[in-house]
Amino acid sequence: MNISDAAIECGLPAKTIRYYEDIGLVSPGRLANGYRDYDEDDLHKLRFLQRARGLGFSVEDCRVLLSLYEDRNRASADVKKIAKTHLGEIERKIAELQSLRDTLSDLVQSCHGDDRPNCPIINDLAR
Amino acid sequence: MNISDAAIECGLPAKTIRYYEDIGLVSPGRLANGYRDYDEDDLHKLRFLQRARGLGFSVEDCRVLLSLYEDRNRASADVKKIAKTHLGEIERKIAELQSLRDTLSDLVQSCHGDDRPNCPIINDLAR
DNA sequence: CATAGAGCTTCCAGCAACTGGAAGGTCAAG
DNA sequence: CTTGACCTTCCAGTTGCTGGAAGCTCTATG
Repeated sequence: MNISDAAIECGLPAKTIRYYEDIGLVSPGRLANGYRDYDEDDLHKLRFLQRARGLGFSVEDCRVLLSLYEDRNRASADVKKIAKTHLGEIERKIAELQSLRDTLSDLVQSCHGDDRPNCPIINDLAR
Repeated sequence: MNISDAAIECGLPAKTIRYYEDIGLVSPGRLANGYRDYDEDDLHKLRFLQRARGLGFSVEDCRVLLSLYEDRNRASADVKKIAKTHLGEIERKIAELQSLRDTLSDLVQSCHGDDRPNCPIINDLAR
């Protein structure tokens, strides 16, 4: 299967698939003409990556997860650890954004938003 | 005032302050020896940037906000619009992360995390 | 006055994770 | 045989810094 069909199959842009090959994540075979040729195994990995990236795992996390995916002797603890760490990061990020949102929301509420220059948002930034 | 004192004053690393000059945000005067020389006006702008960045505004937003800050004839509506847009982005991001968190949290909960290979997290990614 | 060390300068490279585009080879259809 | 849609590689750009090298300047000390 060529790259554009693989792209449709796994839901990743062809550019991204080539990039994943560049960084050693999924290396398909090649046809005589030099074209990439994806088999089912490659497609599984690409779909796996698409989902893991969709869950916000970093590419480096994905690399490890992919190797665990392929490791029939993996310990589920290893997978869980990565996921828990990632979950913690997401939770921290949420808290940070919520705090930003609260501040910003107050500021936006307090600004008249008319054609006069007085602006609590600017005042706050300049405080 | 030299750059390292300015850095202490505004809470930004010297590297960042130089970067902001590179991209045309705050350009201090120069002493005869070529050293940057920050006056109160520069410091105000740097503090403004530090706060605006801290609220998550992009550097390009900051550029506009800074020009509004300096514009005595600004319309507060212009400021409010930028802030509202940013607020919307933050809210979208929060929603996205919350959805990720929920999914990931379920997966983590369901994984035994022992030394056996069976792992609902991997199963989900490979589904 | 010489020198050591801190601080300043510029410039270049790299991070994450792609994305866009140029230049050129290949293939299927008409 | 040509057209157009593929494919290939490679290079540059994105965001917002950050680290480091090479080299100049200033200050304090012996």
